[in-house]
Amino acid sequence: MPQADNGAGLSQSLERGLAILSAFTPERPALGISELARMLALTRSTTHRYVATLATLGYLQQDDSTRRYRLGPRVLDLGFSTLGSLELREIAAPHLRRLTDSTGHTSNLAIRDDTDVILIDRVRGRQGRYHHLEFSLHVGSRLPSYCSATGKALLAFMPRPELDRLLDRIDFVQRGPRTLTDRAALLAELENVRRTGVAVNDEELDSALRSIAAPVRSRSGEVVAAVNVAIPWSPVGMDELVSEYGPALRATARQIAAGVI
Amino acid sequence: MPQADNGAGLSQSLERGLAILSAFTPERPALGISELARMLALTRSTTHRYVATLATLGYLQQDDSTRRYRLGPRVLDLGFSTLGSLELREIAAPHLRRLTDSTGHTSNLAIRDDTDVILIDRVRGRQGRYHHLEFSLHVGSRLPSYCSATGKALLAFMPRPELDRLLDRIDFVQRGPRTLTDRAALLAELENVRRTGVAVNDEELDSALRSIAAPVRSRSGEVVAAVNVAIPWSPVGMDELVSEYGPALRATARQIAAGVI
DNA sequence: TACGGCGTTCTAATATTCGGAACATGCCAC
DNA sequence: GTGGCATGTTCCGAATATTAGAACGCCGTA
Repeated sequence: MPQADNGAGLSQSLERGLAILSAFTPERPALGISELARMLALTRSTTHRYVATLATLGYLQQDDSTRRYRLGPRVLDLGFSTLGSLELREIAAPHLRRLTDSTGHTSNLAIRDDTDVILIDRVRGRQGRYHHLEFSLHVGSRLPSYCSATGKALLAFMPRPELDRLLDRIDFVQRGPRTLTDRAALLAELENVRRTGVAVNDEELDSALRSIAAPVRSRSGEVVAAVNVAIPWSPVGMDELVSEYGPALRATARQIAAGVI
Repeated sequence: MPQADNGAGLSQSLERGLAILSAFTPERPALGISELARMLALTRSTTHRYVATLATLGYLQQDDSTRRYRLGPRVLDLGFSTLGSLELREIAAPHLRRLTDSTGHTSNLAIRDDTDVILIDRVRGRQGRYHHLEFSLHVGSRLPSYCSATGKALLAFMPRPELDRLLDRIDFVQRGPRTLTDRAALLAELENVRRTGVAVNDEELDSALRSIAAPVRSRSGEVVAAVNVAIPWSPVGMDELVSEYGPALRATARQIAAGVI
């Protein structure tokens, strides 16, 4: 059966094997061969061969009783060698901690991956309030950039043509009471970010969730990351919070940038 | 060129592709095609095809200036969906936090992967002392089980034949001033663990590093994880520390076990 | 200018992978 | 019980996806 060409000379087996690994999520932590085969439109025998390979390498584990498979510990190694490879993270760590110590609030370091941001470091503040979403965030979490402070800080300084192509791919979904749900509103907001050097998230991702972020620049001036502090809800206006936390954030971002080789 | 059979019907391409991903470490975060090809004894063209596949899928990123490759953000997703899939981690989280709050010390939840333990959750205590190794540990870290408290807690209750096979694979390296450097000493120590229900690490992994751990059992009675607290060095004797922290650890382990479905 | 190394592309040959068929097992309804 | 259905697993011939060599363009250095 001649198969459609994948495009350029890509490895079908590798692609399929990784698709199998990606099929496991916290919501579906255990999957059987037939289940996987249906999901990926493969035959059971082919699926079994990939799964057997992944299992012998330690990337999957078979449950003795149900005969289904789940992710194995080897997969963790992959993820954490990624984190360890990010020198930015090491440079930023002490500055993040200082930011949290001085403000009392949770701070994060985030990078952009296409239309998302990914938290690559996180220092939890005193767990005063208990915001469900905030609490569930952890290193490795993905958030849409259009409705997060770090995301806006990362988008604001992109070259315009690249930004336009990226915005085309964004699906503006209302996630909080004040989410910016169209491109024009986001663009206007990004203009504010460029003017003030600080990005805010005022209940755009979830209600009662606010945050302020600043971009981190590399030696060459490119924005490579963003730092933020999450601010528990209070009746204080956003402008006031920006005056209160903005300087510390900009300072932290500057200090991190100074350490980047 | 007929190639040696890998064993059973395993997927060569998948195996090689994953070997490429594994070749990236925090020490060697960026690798070129030729470099990878030499490491894995492959031709450059074959290596390139795998790398191109991994790059288009987002698992690798190419550095524009050096043309070398580094791990991409997609790899993080894999690792963290593993963590998210561990329901044990979610169950244990609040109990770990309580343990750290009440003792003031860093606590960990660990599972075993063959001869290693892997930290799957970690709550940092007040950073009073600054122990270099302790500080560098994080979720995802691997430690040898023979010289860690969690490791001994996890080994102690293994069925004897399985334990014997595992011990054969252990290389007893002196890592701290009191490392148990032979099998007999470790076996004797595991007997203590079974008797007291608590495992200790008294400068066996590194100097000035002590820790106490307790095993966590599943519904069926099997030991599936271990909790520990790291204890900053003090002139107090280990026995005294066990009396001080042992009950809280056993209680925490019991509470976690009670939550396991 | 010649050289060696690099990442990359192309291609013919074939080893590796594919998928249908068949087996053993466990589960459920009847 | 018993038949049916779904599962994980194994086998094997067919052929596709993969392989490795050669060649390209590029970049440094000698």
